[in-house]
Amino acid sequence: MILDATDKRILAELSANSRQSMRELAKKVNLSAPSVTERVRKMESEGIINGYTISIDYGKMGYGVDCFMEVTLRQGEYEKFRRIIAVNPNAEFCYRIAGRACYIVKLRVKALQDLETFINEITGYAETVTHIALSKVEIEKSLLDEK
Amino acid sequence: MILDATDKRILAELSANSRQSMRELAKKVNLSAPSVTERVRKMESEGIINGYTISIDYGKMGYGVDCFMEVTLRQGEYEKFRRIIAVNPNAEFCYRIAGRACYIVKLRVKALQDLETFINEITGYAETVTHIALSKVEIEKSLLDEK
DNA sequence: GTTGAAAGACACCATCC
DNA sequence: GGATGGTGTCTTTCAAC
Repeated sequence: MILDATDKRILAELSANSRQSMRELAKKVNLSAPSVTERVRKMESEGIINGYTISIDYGKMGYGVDCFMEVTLRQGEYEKFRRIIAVNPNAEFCYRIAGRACYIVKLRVKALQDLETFINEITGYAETVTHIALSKVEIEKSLLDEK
Repeated sequence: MILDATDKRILAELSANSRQSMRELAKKVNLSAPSVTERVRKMESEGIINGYTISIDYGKMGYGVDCFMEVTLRQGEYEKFRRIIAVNPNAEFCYRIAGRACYIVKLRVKALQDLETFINEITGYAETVTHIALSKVEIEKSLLDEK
């Protein structure tokens, strides 16, 4: 599916506030409500809009430490690692990567002790390189701003 | 603010569908609508609910390559790098980190050529280590499932 | 893609437990 | 802390264009 500028504006508006009504949204993109609704439904069925969700500030919930961990599996125990990471609630995401390591994981923990627990859990068959996040750099431009 | 099990269920439900009405939500967590609304407003004003947004599948929009890049600045030109990354629409996030590198950036590009363009742009004052994402490992458990 | 109308659902408030 | 009921508004949806 090829998106035009209006579709992208719709996505940008819904990214900023997914709870607004189709009417409000229609006003913002200078279209009628039924027309906007049709475009949104189309993007939903195409899977471009993957879902309506919220942004949660985990820091305010006490998870004060974010970190990135590169994980390299020693004896190729990929399945073992996948099973463990899939049920780790501290994991925000995990990707299989090409590059220096096997996986890159983002973790959110309350204290460094939780990080230690996790590293100890996998250290028998995995090597880890951990980067603690110090601050976030805000990105101003989005792919939805493009042409 | 300390969240109880009901608050966490509300967050989990809104994460799954942020467009549902307070009434629907109330049914799911076995509370009345005004009561749920009050809890939601509280979490909004506390900043725990940071916003209502959508999940976009950028792969379906043609951005087929995700990658993680570690960036190490040679002469400490942090500001220069920050300015460039802040206006790069391909950047999904960027964190200042403690560890081997200065920053870790996630990029979404249509083709490796776009990656090359970016690397060339900063190569004068930065060293980069790039990890191409091959696949995503789904995480089943969430911090909102906790106690 | 637009307009207009109708039915239904919604949030909100006051009140009460 | 939470539930109930009434009110007026806003919403989506549909038909006609």
